[in-house]
Amino acid sequence: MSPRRVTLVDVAKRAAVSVATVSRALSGDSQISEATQSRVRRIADDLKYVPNVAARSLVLQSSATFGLMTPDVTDPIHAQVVTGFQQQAAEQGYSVILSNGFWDPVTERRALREFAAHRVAAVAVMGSVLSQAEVKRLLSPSPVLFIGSEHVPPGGGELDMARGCLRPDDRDGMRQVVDHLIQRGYRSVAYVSGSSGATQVIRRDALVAALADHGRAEPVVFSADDVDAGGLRPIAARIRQSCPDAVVCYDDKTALLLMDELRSAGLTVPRDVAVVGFDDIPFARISNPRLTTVSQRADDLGRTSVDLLLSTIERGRLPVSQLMPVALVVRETTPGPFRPPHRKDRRS
Amino acid sequence: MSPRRVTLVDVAKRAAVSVATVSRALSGDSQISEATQSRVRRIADDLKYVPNVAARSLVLQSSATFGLMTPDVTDPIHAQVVTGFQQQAAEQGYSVILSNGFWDPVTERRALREFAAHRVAAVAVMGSVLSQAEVKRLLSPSPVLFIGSEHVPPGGGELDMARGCLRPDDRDGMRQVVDHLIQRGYRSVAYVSGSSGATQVIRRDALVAALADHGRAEPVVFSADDVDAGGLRPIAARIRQSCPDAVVCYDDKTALLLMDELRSAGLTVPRDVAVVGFDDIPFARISNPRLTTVSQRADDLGRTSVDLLLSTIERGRLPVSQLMPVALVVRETTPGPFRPPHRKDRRS
DNA sequence: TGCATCAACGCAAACGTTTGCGGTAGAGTC
DNA sequence: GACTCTACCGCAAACGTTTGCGTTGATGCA
Repeated sequence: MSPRRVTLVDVAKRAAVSVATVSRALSGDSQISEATQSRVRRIADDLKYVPNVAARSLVLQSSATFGLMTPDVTDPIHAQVVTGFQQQAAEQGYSVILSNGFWDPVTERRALREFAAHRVAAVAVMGSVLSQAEVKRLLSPSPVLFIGSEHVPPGGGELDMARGCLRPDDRDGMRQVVDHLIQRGYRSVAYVSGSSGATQVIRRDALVAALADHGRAEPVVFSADDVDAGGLRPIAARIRQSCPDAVVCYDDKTALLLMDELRSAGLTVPRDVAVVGFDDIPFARISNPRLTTVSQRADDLGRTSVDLLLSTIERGRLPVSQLMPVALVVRETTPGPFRPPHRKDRRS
Repeated sequence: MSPRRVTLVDVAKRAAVSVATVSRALSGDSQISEATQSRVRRIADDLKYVPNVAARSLVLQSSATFGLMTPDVTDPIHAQVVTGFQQQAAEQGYSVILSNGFWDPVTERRALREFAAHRVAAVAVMGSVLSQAEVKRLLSPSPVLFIGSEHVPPGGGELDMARGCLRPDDRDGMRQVVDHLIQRGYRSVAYVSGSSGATQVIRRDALVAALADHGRAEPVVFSADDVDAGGLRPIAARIRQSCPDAVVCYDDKTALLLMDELRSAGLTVPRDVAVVGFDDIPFARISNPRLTTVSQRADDLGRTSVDLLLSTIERGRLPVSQLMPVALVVRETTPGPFRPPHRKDRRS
């Protein structure tokens, strides 16, 4: 069926040189004369020679491949990171094997073992239910970089800095959010998140801290069981009762979903309540009303991850941790508290 | 630095058998006794042996890996297909190498060559500026499956059925849209799309045909230069002038983006104009107003692609083409034309 | 005892690269 | 003409698997 693919031997025969020479010529080795180099290259092109990475990585003991595990590419913020990561990797001559972990330990372990089997040069993990230790153990000796705040040990604060973690500056983001909210005159704020994951806790703590810095009270905290499956509905109802001025969500997806539920509950944003997100996914820009949120340049995050991994590989050091800058984007969901002419009726 | 990874030889030594036996034992070969099989397996586990896929694919002449090229995973519909694809592939023991083509010929060719270098078992392409012929040539002899309508030759209609293409039933989708629109009493309809790509043309033709079936006139067609970069703004303005009852967009992203521009232009959906999308991305469900659209089960599309590829590999046949069923989801953007009590004023 | 049979396992080749080291031919030097 | 030197290039080992075929020892049967 398949007419056998063309190998170095074929090129060597055709060029009347040895395979060693062909290999060196194609890699631009200076101990091969310019003349033979170009001749070999031409012949390789003619024959449509494509190197076999399996053979190469067998002798090199590592492949020009990154493993990338994300909880779910369907999440827009993850998709952006993945895109940036893949793009930068490609530019540096690396392939990327993608796996979705789905927050399932079995799936995740399988994915990581898969990476190990491929002898990937390095791997990036964007969220996992496994412990950092287990992840590293499964992947050892490949370097691992944790992308995003999902891996910061609870309460650990900034202590993860030595562990190889690249994440947005949640603390600064929340500070900007609170500054903005206060400057616009909002008083009571609530916090809405899902029920699992470290990011939600980190951002909550950051919000609490930022509020405290301004001498404000702690926010009311709502956490939904399953955000994607209507878990925000009861929360919308409770928001309707407790009437906070503003609710900041742990990410844009939650914010957008919540806005939908608020609408169903008869509240209109931002008249009845302000909403703030985090991430600045593409749809935050065109939601109705358009969402005020914290932009974290997710594609840059992906690209920077590759750079970090690359320098780790080349210089043989452990991956260093790093915080990505973040910026508030003010849009329509936080115009300042609504002051109606005569009455303040929230029950539409 | 790295203490050399454990190989079959290590396991063999420890188990006091040959590498051949270890290999066979781990693969469950029946010519190895049950006793040694379990013993070898235990030792392999103890030693944390991880097979080297490079060595394996070198002798097997193909790796348990799929190549998946998408124009841009950032697009929600693509992300869904990718997720389904990766998930199903993993369940069948395959890895997937992901590449973004970005509609750039150079990037795309590099991605495909990368797949070829990896000796992938098969590849799926979700959109490309390259010709089908070139794609297949670059990948030969690996089977290629084209996912989505992006590869149907212009005007080719259903003639691509022999070429290995899995795509949603655009024609039926548009038929359902038109049925619904007419049943709700809409009369004049417009069509909005971007400026490049085959899907836009296919769906336009499908819309035209469906309208013709009902004896309706051709829709007014608007196509934007760069949908993502404000290209829809002038189109929103022209819609404001020409006042169609309903505008159907070639996909949800365009629809959502257009709704945003319509809002900026002072039109309110669906009072001033109805909007219909295509794809049913997650955000269509929670847009404000919620978008009427055609659902195409994108994750199933990805999963089915893997199944198709797998049967192609195993049975050695060419990939067959297939049409995925599609279903209209009626939401809030098409309630029927607005009949105001006394006047019909569209200029807010 | 002699022979065939059979289960269980080992030998070694092959897959396509990379690379250290050795070889060769031509030019230059005395 | 013998020598060294340099520029180019070839030999062959090694990377970790898989698998066809050969080998071994035990068992069955006459």
